[in-house]
Amino acid sequence: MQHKSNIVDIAEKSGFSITTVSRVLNGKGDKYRISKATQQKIESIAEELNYVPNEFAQNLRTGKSKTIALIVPSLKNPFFAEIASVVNTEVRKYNYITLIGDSDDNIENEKTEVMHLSSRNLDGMIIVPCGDEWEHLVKLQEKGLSLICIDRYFEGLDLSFVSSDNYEGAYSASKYLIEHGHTFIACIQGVRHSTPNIQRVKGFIDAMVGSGITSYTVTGDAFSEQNGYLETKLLLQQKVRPTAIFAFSNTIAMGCIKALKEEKVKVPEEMSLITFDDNPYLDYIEPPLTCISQPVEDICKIAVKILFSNILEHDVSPKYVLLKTQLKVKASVKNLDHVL
Amino acid sequence: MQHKSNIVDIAEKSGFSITTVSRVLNGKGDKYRISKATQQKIESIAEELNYVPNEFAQNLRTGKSKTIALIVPSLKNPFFAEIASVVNTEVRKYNYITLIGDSDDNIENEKTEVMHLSSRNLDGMIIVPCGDEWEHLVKLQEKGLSLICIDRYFEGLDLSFVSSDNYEGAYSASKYLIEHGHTFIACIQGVRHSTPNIQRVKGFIDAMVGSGITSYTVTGDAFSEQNGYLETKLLLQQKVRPTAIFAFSNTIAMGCIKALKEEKVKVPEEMSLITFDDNPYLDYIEPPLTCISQPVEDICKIAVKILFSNILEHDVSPKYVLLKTQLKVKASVKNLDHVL
DNA sequence: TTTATTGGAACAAACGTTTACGTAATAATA
DNA sequence: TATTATTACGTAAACGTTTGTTCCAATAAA
Repeated sequence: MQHKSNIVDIAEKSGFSITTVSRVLNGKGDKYRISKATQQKIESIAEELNYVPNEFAQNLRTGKSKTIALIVPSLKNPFFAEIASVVNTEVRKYNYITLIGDSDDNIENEKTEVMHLSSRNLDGMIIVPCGDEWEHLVKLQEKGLSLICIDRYFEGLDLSFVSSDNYEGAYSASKYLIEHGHTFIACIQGVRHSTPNIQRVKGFIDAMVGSGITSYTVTGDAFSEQNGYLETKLLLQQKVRPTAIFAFSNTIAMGCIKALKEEKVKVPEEMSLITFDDNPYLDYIEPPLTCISQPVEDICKIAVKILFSNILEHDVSPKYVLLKTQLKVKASVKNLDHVL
Repeated sequence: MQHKSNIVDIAEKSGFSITTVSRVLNGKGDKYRISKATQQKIESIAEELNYVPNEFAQNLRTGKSKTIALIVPSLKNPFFAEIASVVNTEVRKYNYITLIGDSDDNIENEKTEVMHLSSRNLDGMIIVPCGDEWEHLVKLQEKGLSLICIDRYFEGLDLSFVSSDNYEGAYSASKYLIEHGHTFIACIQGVRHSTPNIQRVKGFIDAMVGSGITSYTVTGDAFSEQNGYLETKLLLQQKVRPTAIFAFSNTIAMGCIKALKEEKVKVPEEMSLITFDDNPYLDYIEPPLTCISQPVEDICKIAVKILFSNILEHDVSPKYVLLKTQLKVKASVKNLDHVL
């Protein structure tokens, strides 16, 4: 392993001081009136010696790590995997790096991850919180860390977030079911006290009530496949079955499908299904699932932008952004009006 | 933002020297015969001051970053997302952190990512290479970086790898098709000169030849959905269609399904399909796809283990590990023998 | 001639650790 | 008693940067 060159080597070889070398290599040559000749000489020597700055020394000196953290509930969930992917590439554009943490949708893990990652002198953090607690996040922010929530968030705090307009998304999905003649609809929700979930429930109920529909149910308590599975199983036990299920996440929808298959209930003939979240695999399911698609890419891009305006320009005023969702009609909802 | 405490603060408050504080906090108290009383005092003060070590100073001093990088072709692919997830948690157990890079299955991106990440003084790297080139990886290793390939790898190099036994996997999948009466089988391959692909082709052909089957084809050139789609489209154009398709990855299989749906070819009635890679969504596709499941979790765990035996114990002898795959029979292969 | 100004560059401290090498006091041994 | 070992801890350099301050020479202005 050959000697890794540093600015001292370059200083010696060029005959200039460490200071001058550092300034040139940081692009501050002109600012400090270093002559063009000197700049070129130093740059060519740096090139020649294959100089790579030691980020630790830089970070130690400047206190900036050029690192942000992203914490998601589960990398295995394609929805969050996409978030990770987009955030990663967006952050790279600023020449920063992303540390990814996985909370497994568990608040204790989330806290541990937050602690562990923030020991790395983060410049910022993007988090999809479990949805249960926010004190540890507020504390982090009070310590001076730039922080923003995506997808899941909290209301009434000075904590920026970017998410989908969950109310509107749920409302339009519900409306769609109603317009297709469904009058007994069950929705299977996720983490109950999480803001997106609350909004979705509100959207759902408002659509029901607004259309004068009284027979609806809201069950479930986790954005998990298991929750979708269990609740669907239970729904199918009822004497009077709903004609449609509204799953509040793709994972929940997977659980629904599993249960429906087991019980040999055909979609959409015997049960309609609509879900929040889009993902490529949804097209390959039979039938392709009609869904509320979230603008994941935009959410991430905007979040990164806000984060960096906070980090770089110290714009700390909290931003609350909700983006429109999109109803993607595929083939899992039956039109009951045409039946008879 | 309150002052972040450091060991100097602790030293002052406790009355002991920086050295002693450092030693205690590094768990070297006993080694350096620091009295229990002192240790406890220092530890409690550290606790009280909410001390978090500055990793940059540590890293600068020790030259170790406690950081490894993972480069995958695409985080959006659930197969690699799972790898990322497992590697991440395994690495965390060593108190190291994982930097994740995405090459988008493009060798130029891969090289850029490798360069960019290695400027962070990595202690090690785990990579799923694009499969095209290996010079840049060998160079990295020669510079002293601990490096290991997973999933895709190169033969004949001093470069450790952990992967599935692709030959055996492809062989057993092919055998399975043959045993179910298929005599005209098409396989859609991935990146041609990548070792796993070569092994899979070999396994496929050996199974064909070994069973005296002469009508088979091998087409395709990428582990992508598009490749699967296009090649399937082409296959369906042929006067004599194969009775089964063997897709060399889950992405390819998705493309196959898309094309088969478009052409209204029923699986498995009119076309059997078997694929490499398992993933949860495969169960929800209609019909559930029979597949060759790779032991992703084990691959990652072993890779991390080898990597750390390299980093921590300087065991640099290259390790070549191939793990057995598993045929998961679901419902996408028709038994032709029972037809008549 | 004296005083400013400016271009070009260097000095030296600081960031928060780790660690090779002490040292002083006491205990054990010869 | 003199020597050595052991216990318990400290000194100070080093890691590779960045940066506020200073310096010097040359030129311009007064």
